[in-house]
Amino acid sequence: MAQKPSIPKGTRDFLPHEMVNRNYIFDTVRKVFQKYGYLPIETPAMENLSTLLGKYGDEGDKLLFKILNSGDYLRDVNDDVLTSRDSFKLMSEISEKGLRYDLTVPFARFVVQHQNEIVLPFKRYQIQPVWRADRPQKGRYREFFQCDVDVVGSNSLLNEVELIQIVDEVYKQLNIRVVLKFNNRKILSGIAEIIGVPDKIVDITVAIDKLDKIGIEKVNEELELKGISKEKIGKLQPIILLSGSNSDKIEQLKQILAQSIIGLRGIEEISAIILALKSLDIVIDVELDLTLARGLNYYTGAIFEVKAKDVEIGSITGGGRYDDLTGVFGLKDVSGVGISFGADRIYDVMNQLNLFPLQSEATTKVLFANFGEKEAFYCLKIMKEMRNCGINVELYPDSVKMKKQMNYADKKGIPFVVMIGENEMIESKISVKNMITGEQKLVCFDEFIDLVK
RNA sequence: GUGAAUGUAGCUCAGCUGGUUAGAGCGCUGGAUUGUGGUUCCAGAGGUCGCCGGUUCGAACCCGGUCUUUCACCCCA
Repeated sequence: MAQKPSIPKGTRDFLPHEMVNRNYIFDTVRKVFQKYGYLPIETPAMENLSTLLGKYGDEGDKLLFKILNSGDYLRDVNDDVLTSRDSFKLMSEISEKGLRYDLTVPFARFVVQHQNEIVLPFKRYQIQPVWRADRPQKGRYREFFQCDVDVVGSNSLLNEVELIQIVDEVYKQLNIRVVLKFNNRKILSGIAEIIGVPDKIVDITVAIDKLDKIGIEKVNEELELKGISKEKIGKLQPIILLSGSNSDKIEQLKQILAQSIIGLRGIEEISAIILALKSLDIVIDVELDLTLARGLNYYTGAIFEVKAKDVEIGSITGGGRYDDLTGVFGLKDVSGVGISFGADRIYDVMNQLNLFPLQSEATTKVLFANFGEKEAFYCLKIMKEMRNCGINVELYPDSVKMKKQMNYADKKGIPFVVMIGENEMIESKISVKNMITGEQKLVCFDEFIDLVK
């Protein structure tokens, strides 16, 4: 046997039945996005590396897929660089493009580039694949689809509220039980300010995040390991152990952060959001979680993350507010807030929980059996009329045994098979077999249309 | 990037302490049924046991390397 073909690590093919379900997810989020007034855009799969590099931290730079320059790309590289064995240096010489890592950074670039063609506040949605050179594992792929909704050019917290409504509606429609965890970067900054370690906020949140897994003592050990003094760890304890309802937590935080202006601003923001949500009948759980520290590279205000309650798979949606989204591309003071639905993880969740509605893969309603050239031409005329009536029909392309043609219809889930042989042609009738009941009838064209419609 | 596990027919897997010709179920092809699928019965095709090397009289099985897939950590959707 020939060498088996394969596809790159972390990528996947999708069979028709999988695509039916994937499209169900895409269609659902798209419809919800549109309901709230978002418009679609697309950006290229590849961006200039200068657009991508430095936006996701050192870790992110490593996970970028780089594209080799075309042609004889080594010709003009100077020998020092070639022999230096410095991948980073060489990379900038031989690669100037990369595959996009997310949809947010390309979107920021897009906004700057097309600022005169769009109206602010600009609400857009974007459903496209992104690529990360991560090591694949459960729920993690190297090529996956994100469904982003963002609004740029508005500071209003109503946008955050709207995004939460969207999350609520999407998961309500998909029938997935989720919890939306949120936090605010300003509160995290406030905490760091109070403790007196403004540069350690990432370490602190990462450590606190492990509370459930490893317990308070290990968390404190880890904090100490990160170079935070015992005294400061002591100050952190009430924050780590914060519990109760969202409003309980907010009350306690107000006390703790009383001396931090930025911290209090964060509290005001989340209080305003929670207040607005109260009157909106949000179904999903919304929970303030101080250990949420995702994407600290650019988030400045709200941070969101959604987890499925019934499947262990990491977050299926995430996002937040970035006050200076477009700043790196030269457009100052444009704030953005957005979230991203991870379609592939949502698929995995729904698949595991059997949440996909029964949808027929078959787009064909009627298969016309092929009895030979003469009969086939006769069928084509009938089929044309049916297609004009909006009925999906197909003719078996080869004049082979009935068994084979029936089998094809069965496997494809086609509900009706039409057989028109010599007798039917003479009588101007049609033999229709219902593949579900097994019942077969000899009828005239009008009856047939009624039967099949 | 770090640490583990895995790889046998198209698919899911069995294969004893190393022993001749590597098996099953499902699927596939053909037939029972030349105008009838999904059920049943009969027959058949299909494998350089991931790849390379080593140990051995002898390797699917033991050893080394390599690749693949999966899982955990880091990070993330």
